Amino acid sequence: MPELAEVEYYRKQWDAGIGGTVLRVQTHPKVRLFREARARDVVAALTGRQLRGSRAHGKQLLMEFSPGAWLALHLGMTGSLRTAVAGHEAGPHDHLVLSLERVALVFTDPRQFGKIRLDLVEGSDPPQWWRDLPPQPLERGFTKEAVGHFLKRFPRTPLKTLLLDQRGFPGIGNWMADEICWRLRVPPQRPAGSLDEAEIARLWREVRHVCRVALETVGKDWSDPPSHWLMTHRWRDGGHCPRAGCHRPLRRASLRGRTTCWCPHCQTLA
DNA sequence: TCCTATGTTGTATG
DNA sequence: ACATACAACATAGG
Repeated sequence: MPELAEVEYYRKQWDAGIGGTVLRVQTHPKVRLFREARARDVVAALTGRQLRGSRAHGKQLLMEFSPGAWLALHLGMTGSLRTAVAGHEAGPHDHLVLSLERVALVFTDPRQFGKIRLDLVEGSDPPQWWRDLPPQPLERGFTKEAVGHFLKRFPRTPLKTLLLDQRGFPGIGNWMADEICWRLRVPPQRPAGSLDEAEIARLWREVRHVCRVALETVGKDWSDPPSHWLMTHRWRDGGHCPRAGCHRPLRRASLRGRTTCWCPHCQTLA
């Protein structure tokens, strides 16, 4: 499920454990989720450590434990974070459970497309790979120029597909990419290299707008984005374009392997 | 039974 | 080396 705003919502779920000490770590060591960090290393590294805080970057999460232990989580397609009562016993898809004094922090992921990574570093800075991540849409480094450059680097890739590329648009996922194309009135199939300067400027604005509003709704309290957004109409066949004065049927098709929804009437800028 | 699912990644091809 | 395209990963639900 998770894209930018859902990831941010899940991140905050574990805030309930900040300041607590990890008394017990439960894992499912054999599962795919531990393909990068061995479960026993995670257990050894986190037991007895204190949760200091967390940060998010796009779809990535980084939990800081003192001293110098950083637990990176990616939620994949079906991952989620929640809290449970202290003493919670791991269920079938609870692949990581950190039991603190007053609460248990649970990472659940049925499909296991998510990822767990552990970094033990000197000093108080996050690991280098985290500092090297590309600028997020709401950060200063995310400029019109950077967007234009990225589009020209992959000129034949459909715009919607390129919006899913985390190297250029960290945090954007399937529904946000469709939302952005819809707001731009550009068909999702349009080659990224065909956008002119004015369209790139509008794209930059819409990317940031969708991120900002998603964080203020879904990311804040899991509330729905505005009902006039495409997002709330795109899931099933038979949806209609929410744009005032349109309300024509939406179309759904697979684009580069991802379900894509658009309004053939509104999204005609070629 | 078959199809779909809000994500990445390895691999093949040009 | 780089851009492009797709299968694979594992599980649940309609």
